[in-house]
Amino acid sequence: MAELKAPRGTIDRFPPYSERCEHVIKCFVDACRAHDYRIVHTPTFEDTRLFTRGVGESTDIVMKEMYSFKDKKGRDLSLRPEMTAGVIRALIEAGRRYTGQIEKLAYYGPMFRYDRPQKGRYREFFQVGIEAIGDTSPYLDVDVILLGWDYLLNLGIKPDDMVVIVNSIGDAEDRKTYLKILREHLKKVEDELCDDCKSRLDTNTLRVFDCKNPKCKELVSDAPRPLKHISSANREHFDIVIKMLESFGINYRIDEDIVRGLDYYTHTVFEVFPTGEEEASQGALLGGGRYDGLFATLSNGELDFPAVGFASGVERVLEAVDWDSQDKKAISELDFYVVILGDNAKSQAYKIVRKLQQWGFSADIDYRAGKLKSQFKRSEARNAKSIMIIGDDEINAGIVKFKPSKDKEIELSLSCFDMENPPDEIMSPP
RNA sequence: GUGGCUGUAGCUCAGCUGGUUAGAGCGCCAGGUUGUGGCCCUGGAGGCCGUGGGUUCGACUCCCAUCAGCCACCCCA
Repeated sequence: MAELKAPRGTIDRFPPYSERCEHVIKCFVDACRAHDYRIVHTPTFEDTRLFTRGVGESTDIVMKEMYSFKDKKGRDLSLRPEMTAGVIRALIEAGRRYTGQIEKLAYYGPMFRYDRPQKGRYREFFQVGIEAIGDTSPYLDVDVILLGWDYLLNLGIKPDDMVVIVNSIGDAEDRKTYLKILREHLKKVEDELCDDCKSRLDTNTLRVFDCKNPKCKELVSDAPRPLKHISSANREHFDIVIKMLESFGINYRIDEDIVRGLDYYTHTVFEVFPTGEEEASQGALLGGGRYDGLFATLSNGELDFPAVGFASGVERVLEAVDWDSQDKKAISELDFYVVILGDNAKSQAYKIVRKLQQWGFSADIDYRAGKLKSQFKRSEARNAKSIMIIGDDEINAGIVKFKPSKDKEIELSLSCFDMENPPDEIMSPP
């Protein structure tokens, strides 16, 4: 066993896994293109204060999951645990001013959280996500949800196999009044709550709704819910979101208990689950919501733009995809495997490989040569679509032998050594 | 961060209550077949039994530590 190992919670990605990851990202990018969201890149590490202020001091992410370090000049930096705060910071820093246009941005890349690893949960993981900035319209919330939906559809996940769980937690004002009501309610039963919930009461009150402790569940079950205490304007916003989801035939369910653990969320919050797996701990395919106050928080109130977005964990989504049906799109295929017989065929064979590559095909050649049988076996291992055979006989005759893999009976002789363009036979094999 | 399960060949796993040279299937390589792949037969390579310490005449097996993976929490993607 090697003494040098990948650090805990990190993974090496080899084919075909690596290609499946790329495919998930590609399906995401395709959906972004359809909705006109364009790619943004921001640094993988940022000033630590960006996250303590943006994500929230009392969140688990900031309290115990950040990879924080000092650089050689003593600057406090952290590997990004999520990307929303970074994107907003970048926009503020770029001095963007919005004159009514909407900024629609998409991203993908590695994120870092010092969490205890499990399946679908890594310390370095890939996330894809979007941010739609500059409009309070509920239709933009819907656009964000639909983009996420389309991305999952692109991966071959059936509409009936997914469900959007939605809720609204209102704006900052709603939240302040609601939290007061909720705390008052919980104070009455404080002694009976579990230790976690007792500490949550003051720091992250909303999270009591997520407690799995049966006693807490019971006590919390008749607590007031945020959705019932938001302003009528905000309720109307939420109703439009619901109405639109309904009109598009999206599978959805309102769940008044979902609240999101990052401080910046406001109004609409949502998660998408595989149907029937809404309780699974790492089961959410994506999660997001509105964060209308984040600009103000990160710009000391100088700028104040509304925004909405989602993020999705690539390794988790990967688990929900039916790869038997997707692999032919995901895994890169080799068009030609060139088999050679005898050392003196190598240089001539390589000329054919070059031609194939320049004609736009993928082609590999087995320089180890050796027995035909071994070379054929290697071509199978690589799943090559066709085989070219080049030996002394072929060179003398000025031809190559061409065999499509799927029918071993077929063998054509092609004289393509001097051809400028690919012969018809390989463009449309028999 | 808390609690629990696991760690033997590239992969999936056997290895009984401690006892000689640690096994199987699949895969890989070679030969049967020195120019034609999926089958078959034969042979071969490959393990400090996760790592370090301890108990013992003797440890893959028991104890401790450590590392890693997984599960349930916590939380999130």
